[in-house]
Amino acid sequence: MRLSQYLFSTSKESSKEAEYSSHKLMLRAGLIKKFAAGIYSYLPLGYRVLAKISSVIEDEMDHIGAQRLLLPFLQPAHLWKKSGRWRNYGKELVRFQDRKGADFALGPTHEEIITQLVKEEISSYKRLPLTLYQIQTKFRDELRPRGGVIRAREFLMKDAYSFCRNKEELISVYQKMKGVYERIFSRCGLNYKVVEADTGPIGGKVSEEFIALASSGEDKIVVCKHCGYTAKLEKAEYEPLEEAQNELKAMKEVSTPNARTVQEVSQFLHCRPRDILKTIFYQTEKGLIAVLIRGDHQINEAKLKTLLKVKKLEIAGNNLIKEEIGVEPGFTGPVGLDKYRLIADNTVMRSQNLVAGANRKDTHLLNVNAGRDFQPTIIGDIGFPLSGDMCPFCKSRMEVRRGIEIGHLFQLGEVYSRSLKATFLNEKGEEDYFVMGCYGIGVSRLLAAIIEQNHDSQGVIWPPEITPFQAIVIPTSEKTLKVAEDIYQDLKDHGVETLWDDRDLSAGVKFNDADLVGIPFKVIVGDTFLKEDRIEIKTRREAKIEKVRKNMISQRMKELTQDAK
RNA sequence: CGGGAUGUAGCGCAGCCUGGUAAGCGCGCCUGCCCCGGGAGCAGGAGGUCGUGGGUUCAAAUCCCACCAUCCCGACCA
Repeated sequence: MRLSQYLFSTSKESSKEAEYSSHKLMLRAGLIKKFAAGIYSYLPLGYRVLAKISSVIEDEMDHIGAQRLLLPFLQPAHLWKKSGRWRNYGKELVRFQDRKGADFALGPTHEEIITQLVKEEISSYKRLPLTLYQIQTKFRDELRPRGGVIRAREFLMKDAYSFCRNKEELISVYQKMKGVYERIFSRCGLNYKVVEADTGPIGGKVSEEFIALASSGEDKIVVCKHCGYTAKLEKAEYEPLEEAQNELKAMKEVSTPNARTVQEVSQFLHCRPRDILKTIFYQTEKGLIAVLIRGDHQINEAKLKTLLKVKKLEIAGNNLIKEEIGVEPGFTGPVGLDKYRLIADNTVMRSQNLVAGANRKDTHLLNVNAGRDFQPTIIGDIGFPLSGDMCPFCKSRMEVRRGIEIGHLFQLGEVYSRSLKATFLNEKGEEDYFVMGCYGIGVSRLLAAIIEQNHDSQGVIWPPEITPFQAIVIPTSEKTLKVAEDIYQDLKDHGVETLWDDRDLSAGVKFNDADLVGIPFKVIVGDTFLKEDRIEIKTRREAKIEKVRKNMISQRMKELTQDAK
């Protein structure tokens, strides 16, 4: 492709809208263009990467016999009404009516459609297991799109669905799919972790996420470097760091005027946040409870709900607390609160001589100790881990990392086949519900994740399998333009995906653009050619230069691109 | 949906406080010359409903009100 004729523009500055380096680089390199919040066009260069990723996906999915198809983006509402999600999905599901007044939705996911399709097509166990997938635009009217294509409203997704005879077959397909995902993400040049995850509104029981490590990611995970344990923060088990055993000191009242928050109290008393005991009140259907956790940790309400076996769990309002306890939040503590259920986090039990509210205005207690000064009703893990907390399995210190969710696996079971009455006949001639799994990859989001992990101060560094072009031929002046064209033709003829920078610009501009866009090999036709009759090949990632004779270029480039893969 | 911020040329910004001088700068774009190994130089040029609507005023990019859009934090989220 001649660059002068390619829809291609780079800029030195990125829009002020971009916060993440991947977003900035995608805009600067001219991969995408925004039209509304979370709505993007993929320009030719960006689209080439999407196409490359798609073909890696297709290649790997093919290995396990998954079949590609294309389902409608516009979905009739009646299937959604049957599954119950017409009401339950929330405002992310865009609903509208056609000219006849029939309800439709823009597809945010395709369980209903595919289940209906398979229900109509498959009636015998002999045709199972069956795995189908598509790569298609999804629309979710997100509350807050962010990070460019990291969380867009319209985005490209690969979604696969498996239909099995029974649970065992589902588990076997699921495991194969997990292997496929691992190979896809590795080929895309990604550093990722597999973590246990919640199933959310999709439903089902078992679920794992693939998280690409990135400081700009929205998801937090804990990683144990020692034994490899990884989990989403909200699901993570952990043990608080063991404190040195201190002698229990006598409890003592101190005046703490206007010091309410953990930060204020720790500053006022010159202690660490972890020396403070937080008391948070929740209203439940079983009455008001007090939840106790160490000052440096946060309460995980999902864990708390499970531990208490309650449905309703709401932070108690200031007025209610004042009425019940007789003091405003900030000065509450567990001592003397025996008539309420006291739920203590493990962190509280592992610490001695904590600072807690005295249930009196502007007053705290020093040296409060669980077991001696108050008796917790229930003790358990109800917090989020912090970096430095211990792995539940090997007791090593764990780290909290951020990442971008790039893939998600679900064992759905019979959730959709039951609601849509999708059955097949088993060996005994009886009707069974399909046992389903579904498996997603955020294809457009992968672009951002890959760039997050593969860039430097100059720009993007594309991994070899998904680079939009493998090489760019750069003549450094008019004198070498013709030779450059010959080389470009030669490379093209030999199947090397090549750009030819025929623009009338200074060499520096061309080098910088090539680096910004991240082309793995620059083929430079300049002084070295004029003086030494050699062409330079310079690599993007390592900036290594080798000099090659003109007639050897295509052969050498073929070798280099093969090696890179 | 709560908190914070921003809307002036394709992009990045100044002007606004203190209304009138003035629609201005840099990048990019077009023409010509000159350059050509890491974002050159000179000369000329095109490009604007100052987010939208209303109000105040002799006069509004500038002051006031409402709305819209966008971004960030949070909540939310296959």
